[in-house]
Amino acid sequence: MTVPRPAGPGYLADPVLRPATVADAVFTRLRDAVLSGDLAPGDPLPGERDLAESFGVNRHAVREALRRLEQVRLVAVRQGEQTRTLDWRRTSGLDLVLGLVDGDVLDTPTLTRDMLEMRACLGADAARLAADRADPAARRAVVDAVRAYDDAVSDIADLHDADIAFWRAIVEASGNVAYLLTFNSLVSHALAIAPVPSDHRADELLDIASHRQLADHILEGRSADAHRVATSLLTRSIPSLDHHDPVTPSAAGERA
Amino acid sequence: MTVPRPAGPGYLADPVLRPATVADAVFTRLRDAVLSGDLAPGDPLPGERDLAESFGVNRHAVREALRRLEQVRLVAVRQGEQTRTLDWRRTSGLDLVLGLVDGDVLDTPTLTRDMLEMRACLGADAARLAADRADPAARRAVVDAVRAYDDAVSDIADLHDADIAFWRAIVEASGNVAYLLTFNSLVSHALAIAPVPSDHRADELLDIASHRQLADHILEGRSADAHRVATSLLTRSIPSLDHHDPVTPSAAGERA
DNA sequence: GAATTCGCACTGGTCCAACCAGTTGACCGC
DNA sequence: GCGGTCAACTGGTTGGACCAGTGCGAATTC
Repeated sequence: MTVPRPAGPGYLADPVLRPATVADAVFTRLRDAVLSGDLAPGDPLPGERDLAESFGVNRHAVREALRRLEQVRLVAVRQGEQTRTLDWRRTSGLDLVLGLVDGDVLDTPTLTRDMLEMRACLGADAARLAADRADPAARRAVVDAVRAYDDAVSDIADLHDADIAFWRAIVEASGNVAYLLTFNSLVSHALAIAPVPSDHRADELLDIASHRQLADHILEGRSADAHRVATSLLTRSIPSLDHHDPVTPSAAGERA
Repeated sequence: MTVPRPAGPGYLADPVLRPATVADAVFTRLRDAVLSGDLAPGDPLPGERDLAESFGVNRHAVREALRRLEQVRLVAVRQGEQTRTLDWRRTSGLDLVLGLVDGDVLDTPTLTRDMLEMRACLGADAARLAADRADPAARRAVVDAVRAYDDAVSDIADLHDADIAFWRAIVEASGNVAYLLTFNSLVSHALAIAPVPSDHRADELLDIASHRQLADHILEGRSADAHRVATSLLTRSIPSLDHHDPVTPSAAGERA
């Protein structure tokens, strides 16, 4: 009995997709078990030896998977004790969603909307900070990026890349490392959903005038204007979701 | 020759700190080598066998460390090829900073300021969203949390915990999973710096009136007011840093 | 001589089989 | 009943063997 090999983790940017390994398969299976609730927070996992046997793989493969689960804070491992499941809503970080297809195991049809909202919030603040305190070289990098934007209008894919480069320049100029790292996670996840840019997204990408305006505001230090234009650009793509209530019918009331 | 065992990863919330393992030590060493620039982006790492020998540990321990490095996107591993160093500024996520003491290897004395800025940005937006669209139960949870706040004023540690619980309720109410996950990372990192709350932080924590106001705005759906009060609360703790320029003398200009 | 092909020498991936080191709880003696 | 002891878990570590891709150089072919 061998564990089926799912598609490898898609979060590696440059290289060709790495073929899935045995440890990847175990990781995916266990991660989904935690995220789907099959393993409730606090529940102990089977021992490494048991998992290895039931998956039909070597114990080391299981251990490597558990290491990764521990790294994203889905489980807690301590020698002598049983490995326990953690509550990802209270412990995990944003990187958890990488390698997840939207609407897959995580019961969040809103996940894409959530990340777009976050992008808008951080992007606007980064633009403000960049206008406020970026050093001259960083400001020039933003202007250069918006210039490169022009050469990409012909192809939608190029435009997408240029857009990412543009915002990266802004986030870099903001001097906020936390924003930069979170931006990376957002971009990595975006790769999974990039092939389906909506009309709203096209509206944003094709508004070259606003992009140039924004770069100019940053260059000249007009932080309030930069914030305003950035917000205007970044909020267009956010789907409304029609006030779609959470999936859980009435579970929310039980946490009084 | 045995690798020295550093303090274990401090990002596990509840349990007692796990004693550092051999793989932890290797992970820390390699991570620091990447973050400090000893291993430049694109550089190949020594082979697993070489690393195992030079660290005086078994190859399996090295592999577990490499798995974790791959998980935080500091290296790229592919069978047959050499393991290569990635550019963390372009690939890593926010979880990278967990387990890092501020000013340690990451040349970012601004890291704490950055995370406080992010907290302010996300917290304010979460408050706005919560006032806009939270379901009744979630609004009540916010009010309950601010009530529990009263009982904690006597002890500064309790107050700190109550504050976290209060903001968690708001982030939960916002219905944005991305905010929730990022909040977790911020809180986890805060654990490392919690023992040194500044005067500004105390100003924020002791302003019970504003907290109660904020909860009321959310309860009544006044999103603009909620955003304003939240911003006011969350921006007090942000150190100014006296426009401290980046450490790199003039390297920023070279990326034109 | 240049292009192709083959094959060895790497790289990481997987497995087996032990044994070490903490934790727990049942058992036995006081 | 209380306390110590030991056995039976748990994960942690090791060694060694072999599988499976990659790349580069040498041998072959045109």
